[in-house]
Amino acid sequence: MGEIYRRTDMCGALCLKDAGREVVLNGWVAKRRNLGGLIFVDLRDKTGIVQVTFDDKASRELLDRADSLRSEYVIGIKGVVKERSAKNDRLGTGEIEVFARDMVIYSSSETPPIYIKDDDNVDDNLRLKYRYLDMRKPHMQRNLSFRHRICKIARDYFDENGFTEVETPILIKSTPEGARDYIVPSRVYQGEFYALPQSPQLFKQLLMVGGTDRYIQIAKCFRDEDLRADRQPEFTQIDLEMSFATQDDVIEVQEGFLKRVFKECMNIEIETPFPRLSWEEAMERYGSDKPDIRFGFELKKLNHLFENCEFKVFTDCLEAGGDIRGICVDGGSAAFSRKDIDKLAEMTKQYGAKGLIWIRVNEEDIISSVHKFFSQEELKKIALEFNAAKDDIIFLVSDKAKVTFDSLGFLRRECAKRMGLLKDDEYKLLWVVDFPMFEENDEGAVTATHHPFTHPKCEDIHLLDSEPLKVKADAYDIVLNGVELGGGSVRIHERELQEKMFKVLGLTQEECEEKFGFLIEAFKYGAPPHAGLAYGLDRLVMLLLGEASIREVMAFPKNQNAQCLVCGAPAPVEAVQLDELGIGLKQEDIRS
RNA sequence: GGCCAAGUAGUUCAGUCGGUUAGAAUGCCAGCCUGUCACGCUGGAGGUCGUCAGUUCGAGCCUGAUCUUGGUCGCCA
Repeated sequence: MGEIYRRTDMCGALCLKDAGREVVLNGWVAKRRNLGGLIFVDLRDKTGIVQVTFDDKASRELLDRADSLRSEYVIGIKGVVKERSAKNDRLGTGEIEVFARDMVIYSSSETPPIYIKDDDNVDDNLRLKYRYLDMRKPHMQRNLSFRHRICKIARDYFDENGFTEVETPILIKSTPEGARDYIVPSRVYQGEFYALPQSPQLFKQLLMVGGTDRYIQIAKCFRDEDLRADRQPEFTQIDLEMSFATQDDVIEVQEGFLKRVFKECMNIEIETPFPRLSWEEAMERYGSDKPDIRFGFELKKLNHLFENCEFKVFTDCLEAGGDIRGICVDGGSAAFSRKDIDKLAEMTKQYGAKGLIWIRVNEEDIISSVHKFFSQEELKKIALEFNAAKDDIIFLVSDKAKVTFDSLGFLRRECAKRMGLLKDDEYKLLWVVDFPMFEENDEGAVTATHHPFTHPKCEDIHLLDSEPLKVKADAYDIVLNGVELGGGSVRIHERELQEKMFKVLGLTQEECEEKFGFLIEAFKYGAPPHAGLAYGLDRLVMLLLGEASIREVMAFPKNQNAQCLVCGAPAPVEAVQLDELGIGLKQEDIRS
């Protein structure tokens, strides 16, 4: 083992004030420029890059070694900081350079398979395979340290507010509601399995019963579902629970937290309290339970205009109990060509919309894809409903309520995006509250919108038996620019109410006992009223950094097929290991 | 599982109507170069055009299948 230079400074931290100082730096060679007898090396560490200069005051031997440097060699430098004669204002340390007196080469490097530069555009899988190279990029280092800062603020802030960080178990029991569980076989009890937690939900509620009063955890969670740009199978929540707390209490504490995150991480003062929208209002106005309120284009229900119209598509839809809703995109007629509109119509199809009707408002007349069925008078009436002006375009969708919400909700955002209205330095936070307690799934069964531990609104409890779909819940989501940052609820702490909930959801006594018996049991012994919330940490970081993918804010994310390209997981295991677990595999199931 | 897009040099891409030896940039290697910072100049190496099959005198290009990847819908209590 050779000598390791004892570092005095970080590369990116050096500035004009340091001129004249002797410094010792360690880092990677980002770039070597040999001008013949004068060699520059850009030295990189996690804080940035500084130029190291080897000139004729260095020995021949040192110059030769400097000449032998290649990209990504790991070196140490002893040298003197000097003000530059030719400054580089594109480099943070561009006012100075370090004249090398001595150098140690710790490691050489083969030519890296990817460029280590922020503005490159390398295939995602190469980046993930060589993540340890990819993360040398300044923006990856920035993202990781930004993520760390948010975690630190969370720990500090919640600590100051009386929260205790508690770790909950990773090996738990499978409760196959909601997302698929990751399953871990037990060796000791063959044929039995642990599951990895989808969230610490039940355990944090037990912590409340256990008198922890206020709990926080930066918790790894696991869901075996398909991936998306903002969804990974293993992700991190900032998970919280408070005893003796109402919805307002939780919201107040969280607004304080987010205010601090924005102040300390973004240097932005955000106004509290955040606006609150009921779920119903969010859906009616924005077609989404996580609305982006940075722009308008609000939805309107137009059933009343079309009850006696000539257009069979509309009348049939209304008779079938569907709705006709629309949005008016200000300036959209001027912004979108016929081709653009066709594209938009095509895109709304994935949300179930069978067709997209457009109405262009011009100076004199109104042009529409359904002009055959409507007079100018009638079209003007529609335009009036939206207060539409020249150059605006109105889009209409008729279908089941859900389809109109989904497709128009998508459309308003897509139009805003195409018109450049989504400014990434604008942050609009809001709470969506009063979620419905239950939803009906395709088979007509009643399922919990949030989860079965959510407290129904007290005034709706009497509807649980008769009209469960009308019951609203004390559940709330925090939404930022159209992204759900987190969600939570007041929990049920009454054993009888919890049992009733399970019953409404169609769980038998045995199933309840089997799945959640331990929680019901705990509620027998004095459960405090409690409420909580969990943030998707990855999404929060991603949004604040303006990253398009959750992978940019995780050190070692999985690719879309849930593989870890760094280590090669998932992978087969030795037959011996399976034997120990009592697991046999069907040959045809094995991926070759 | 459905839909959309992509796959050509280490990397990012171009490749016209199916036609000579598949190009560029960057990176890499060698030489020259004392103020560069995307250093410059000269030269060089580097290709299973994802894979398989088909059409054709001839396929990077057309057809089919398949694999891989990204995005998305379903899914994500």
